[in-house]
Amino acid sequence: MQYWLMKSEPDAFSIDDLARVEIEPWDGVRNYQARNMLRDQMQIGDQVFFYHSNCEIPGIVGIAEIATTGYPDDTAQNPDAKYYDPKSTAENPRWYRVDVKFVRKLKRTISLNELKANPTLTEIPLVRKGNRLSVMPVAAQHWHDILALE
DNA sequence: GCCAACGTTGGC
DNA sequence: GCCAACGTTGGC
Repeated sequence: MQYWLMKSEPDAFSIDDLARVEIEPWDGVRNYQARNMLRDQMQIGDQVFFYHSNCEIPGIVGIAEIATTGYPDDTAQNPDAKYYDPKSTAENPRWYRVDVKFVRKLKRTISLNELKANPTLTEIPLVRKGNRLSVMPVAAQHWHDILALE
């Protein structure tokens, strides 16, 4: 079992949205590094920190879990979709997604500021300068360290 | 809204 | 294969 962190802009899709729909296909990822994790590494039952980005208080707001392994993101083949990619075809899909299932909200937001300030967490990709990946792995130890802050 | 830090694209 | 130009992310 592995741990992950996935970013979402709450204006577009928040933890409350996930709580309401229960399961959501995590589509629209158009970055190869993130794609490889979705396609090759995620397993059903993996635990996910749900992170709010681009908002007043960026931070971890909830927990989700991976509900499917990676499968083709066919929104890439829809010309009307926001993340349409004409180079992705049904025969040779370029982009993948997984389904993500709501587990629970955290009792409070563990803010990015707080994560940055924590000396045991200086290694996590999230707090490193300039890291814009929307999906990233979290080491088991860091998962527990972060949850202990809740 | 600004802008630093990236990733991608495409000319050469 | 290099690299400048461009687009995007996301904190602030």
